[in-house]
Amino acid sequence: MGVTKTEVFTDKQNRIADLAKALAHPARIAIIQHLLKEKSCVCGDLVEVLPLAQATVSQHLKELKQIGILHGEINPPRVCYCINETVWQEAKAIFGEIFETEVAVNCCK
Amino acid sequence: MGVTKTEVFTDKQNRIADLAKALAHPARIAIIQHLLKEKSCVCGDLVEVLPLAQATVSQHLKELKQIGILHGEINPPRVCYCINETVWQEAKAIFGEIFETEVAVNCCK
DNA sequence: AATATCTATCGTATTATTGCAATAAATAAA
DNA sequence: TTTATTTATTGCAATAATACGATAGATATT
Repeated sequence: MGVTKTEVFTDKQNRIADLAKALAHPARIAIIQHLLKEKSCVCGDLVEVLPLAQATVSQHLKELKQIGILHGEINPPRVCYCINETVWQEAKAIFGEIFETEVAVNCCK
Repeated sequence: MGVTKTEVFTDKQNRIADLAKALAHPARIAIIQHLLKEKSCVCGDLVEVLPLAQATVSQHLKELKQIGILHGEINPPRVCYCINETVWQEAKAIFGEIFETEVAVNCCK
């Protein structure tokens, strides 16, 4: 087994989980924080900022790109990675919805 | 090597990633949604709601408990699982901080 | 005491993730 | 054309995560 049973959950539950998974690594958090705050978005800059090998950074960027949080713009010989505003707003809304839910009163209270 | 290099990132970056990891599975999203909305919080109810084996549900509950999002209250012979308001608010704040950051204007715009 | 109920844990199989060296690919510069 | 620069990909090793049957543990019930 070792594989998530995605088919038994709703599309939304799977989407939330996928977005969360994209954020579930400190390197990817660092990448996002950098792209949110700094003007520089060139891949090489990120490799310098992060204490990881170039191949590893490239892989994390690929994952963030795959989920849609980032998009890459080729600017030879460099590649510029940026936050995809559309997906970012989607993630903001989806997490916002969960966290704004008032916690139900149940048997523990 | 298959192990995250946590020591090269800040405590906060690691904490965000850990919280995100806890949300990075549709079953755990379903558990949280259930506990947020329903009054029932007994482990057995969750096992009935989720299309997963009892052992698997118990394991997901353990992870959510470990990160602090849930706490379990033994009520023999049942166990009542509830959202830990403190950690929930921490997560809300931590994700809120990221998503409220205005996206920097960079070379892609 | 024996039985039933509920939950946690163990063991195991399978797949996913992380990390990096090496290398390829693509373009700019010489 | 040759070389340098930048990024992606491949291949590999090691660890983590997912899932579930089987079983153990704890408490109620009979």
